[in-house]
Amino acid sequence: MIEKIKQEIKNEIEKSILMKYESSAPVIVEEPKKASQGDISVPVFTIVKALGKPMPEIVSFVKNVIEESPWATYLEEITPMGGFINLLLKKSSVGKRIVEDFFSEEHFGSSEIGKGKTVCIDYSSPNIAKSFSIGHLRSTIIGHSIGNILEKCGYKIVRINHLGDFGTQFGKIIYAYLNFGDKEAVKQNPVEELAKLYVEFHELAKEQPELEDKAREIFKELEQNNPEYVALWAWFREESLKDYMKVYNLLKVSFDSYHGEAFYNDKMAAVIDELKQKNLLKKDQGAMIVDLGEAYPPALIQKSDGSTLYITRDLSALFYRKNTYHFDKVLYVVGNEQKLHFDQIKKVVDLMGYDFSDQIVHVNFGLVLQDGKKMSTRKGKTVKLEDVLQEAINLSLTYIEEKNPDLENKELTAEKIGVSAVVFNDLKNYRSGDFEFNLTDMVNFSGQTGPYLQYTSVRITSILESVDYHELTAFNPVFFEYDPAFEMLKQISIYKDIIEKSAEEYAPSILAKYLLNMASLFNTYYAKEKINVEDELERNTKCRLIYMVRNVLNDGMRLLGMQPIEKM
RNA sequence: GACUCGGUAGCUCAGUUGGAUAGAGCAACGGCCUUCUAAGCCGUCGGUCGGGGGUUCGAAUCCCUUCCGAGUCGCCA
Repeated sequence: MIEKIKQEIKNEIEKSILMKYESSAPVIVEEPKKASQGDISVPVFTIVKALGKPMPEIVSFVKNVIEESPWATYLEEITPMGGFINLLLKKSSVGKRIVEDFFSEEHFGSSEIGKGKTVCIDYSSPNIAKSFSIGHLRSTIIGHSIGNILEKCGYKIVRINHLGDFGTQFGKIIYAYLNFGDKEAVKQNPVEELAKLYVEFHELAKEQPELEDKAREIFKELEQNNPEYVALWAWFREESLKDYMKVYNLLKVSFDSYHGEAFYNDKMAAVIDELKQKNLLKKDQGAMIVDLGEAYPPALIQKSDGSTLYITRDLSALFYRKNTYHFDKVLYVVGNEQKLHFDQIKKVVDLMGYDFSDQIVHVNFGLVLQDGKKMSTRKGKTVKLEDVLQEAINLSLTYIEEKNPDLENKELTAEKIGVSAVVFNDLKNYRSGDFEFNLTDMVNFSGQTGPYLQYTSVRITSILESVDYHELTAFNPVFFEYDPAFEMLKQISIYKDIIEKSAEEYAPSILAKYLLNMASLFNTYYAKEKINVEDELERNTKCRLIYMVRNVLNDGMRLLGMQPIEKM
């Protein structure tokens, strides 16, 4: 409703300028920074400049246009201040419309910008035989949330876990296992043992560089279906997946496809052939490359021993997805450090003569640093995700024991709060920034955190239950005249716009920041206003308002991949 | 060395199609629980928007330059 009023006023002004001055001028309709400056503001500088007319003339002209427009019925005051024209909304009539809009929609905030379109999202994608790290947590929760948000916008989503289950790393692990692995230990504790072997391999390879060649040799044979290696590969993969499922169950994350890199083993020859046919492949230093010109280093498609590389498999996967799902967009939720890789893929797709490289989006995110540096699996320098989640859950349980020891289902509630805290801590900041790993921050429960949102929602639920609120009771918008109440209504009215913006920018942080603001508005309101009052009409109006707030909070949390609760 | 991304309060970050006095949270300090959950609320303190030029009515935002940090740069993924 608010956005609509802004847009319509903008249209009216643009139209009138065209009619009167027979020329167009850029019109800005925005929200002022200070609440004291009104609800909507129109800076006229741009118009003055474009038309070359004196400021007072334009100010009175624009003011007049707004006064005459049909939307003036929603305006309380129109106040020119310097080069700005500030508008104050009529709180009760605008508030009434916002409430009506909210209850007329089946799923408030849903958008149709993605109707009929399909988006593939490649995310999580842990590397088999390595423990699930914080880095993969980022991909998992960012990807999952973007999927939810796009789904709310009407897109059909294909969630793909592109498992890192192939490549030279398998040569290394198989070599390590066969030469110094302990079968029983691996059976007992598969992922941990395999990760240990991987680290040991790299330590040994420092002294004996020829091991790298051995590993490449083994991988080449694995690629050619050596039965012994394939059996080990399958075993490692299965055990690792079992381990990852624990994390996915905690996070409530699931996928439509678990096709990893190995799935494309028999599909790469076709891509290589096509590249050959199109004369893009050339031999260089024994390997096969695609020359990408001045701007980028060449793409290495095939190693000198004939085995394939990451980009080869990614190209196969790309074409497979295009042909299978007919996507309108394919998102890769992968770290910043792979930017070049995706730039190269797009370039190769262009050179092959396809026109969909602009549908490929690298949804990049920042590194999780330790002591200011990238964590390294090879050196065994990673933090295990499970430990972090468990820490958050434990802390959450401690809080419950302290604050609400009689709560039912304490463990389950603690789990939801703890996991949601970790999820929110990641999503509240724009994804591309690096951040230093800090357990204290991740399990912090006060201020701009997941538990703050949970707590706010629970408070509202508690009130609604205590007054036994029903949606359809009568309300009186006169109670929306109170500023903190109207601020919440304004926020509610832009929920859909926030969702759309988050979707367009693949940025859950926009939604996260919005939810924090909404929760803060409620808590301010709650501290000042008694909701469960004697007067029935007043009580029902207030309940209707906080009911909307609670539903937006819960829906937003759900989109972020958090788990809303009723009590805590 | 080249390219990419970043530098805003002590810390973590919002804010960039150029707009009014640059905003939150944490930390510190001071208040608020006989009344709907204090995981909360209110207040105080805290800023050369990395530095220097430029564009203009107006720059954290755009351009140039420079410093600092991280990442990437053919046989890993």
